[in-house]
Amino acid sequence: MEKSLICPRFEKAIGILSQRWTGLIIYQLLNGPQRFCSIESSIGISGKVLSDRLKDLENEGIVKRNVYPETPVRIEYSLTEKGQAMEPLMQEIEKWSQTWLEA
Amino acid sequence: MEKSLICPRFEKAIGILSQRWTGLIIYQLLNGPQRFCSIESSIGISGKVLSDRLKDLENEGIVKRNVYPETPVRIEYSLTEKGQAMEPLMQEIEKWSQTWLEA
DNA sequence: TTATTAACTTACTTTATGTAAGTAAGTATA
DNA sequence: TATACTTACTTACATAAAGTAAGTTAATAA
Repeated sequence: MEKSLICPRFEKAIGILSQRWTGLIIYQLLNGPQRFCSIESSIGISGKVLSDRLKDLENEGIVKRNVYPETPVRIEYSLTEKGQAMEPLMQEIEKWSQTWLEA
Repeated sequence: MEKSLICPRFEKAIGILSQRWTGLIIYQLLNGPQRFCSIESSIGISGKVLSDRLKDLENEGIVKRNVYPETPVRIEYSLTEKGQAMEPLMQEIEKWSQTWLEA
């Protein structure tokens, strides 16, 4: 039968969002730059997977890793412009969830 | 450290969307009701996982299963109102992907 | 020299997904 | 009557992804 009439860019975007945790990580970073352990505890992800996801998101150009050589070293993750541009999308998810899901 | 200041409804919505394939299934059904094998071939999902996802989405009230007792029996899956309500959200994903991803 | 701290890694277990073959129900055909 | 046909699933088994907990690294402070 016919295969993928779906726009490959849309498919890619969905692929990013449908990976476990990426949505929550991006949502969390919309509040501003955050450190590894802060993201870890706020969304309940394991360190191993967070490490993987941050690398993926950095490769996608969605997240940026900033190193501050203090003592101890401080590393902050923040959204790039590309990542910030997901805000309206997140707002739509929020809107849908407010309307259609129960508390 | 502090845990989940995130709205549970938002978290649930993200949970649905971040399950592999659900986004594409919903997106596909925005084109109108479709049969099992049609969804299967259009997005390239395995029958087993499609079967699981459709059950989940039915339980969530996002997808409806309609049986037409013809020969052979025809079964169509369509979006409920709750499912249709995801259209703006999908449009935002599309918009983001058009702006920020390369072809 | 030892301790401290955050940011990871690694080894291992559990869960999710993929593959391919098989089953069920309801006809139609030989 | 028996066999085949079609779609919509299931099942058994293999591979990949995610979770857990302990360990490593790097920079400096005590």
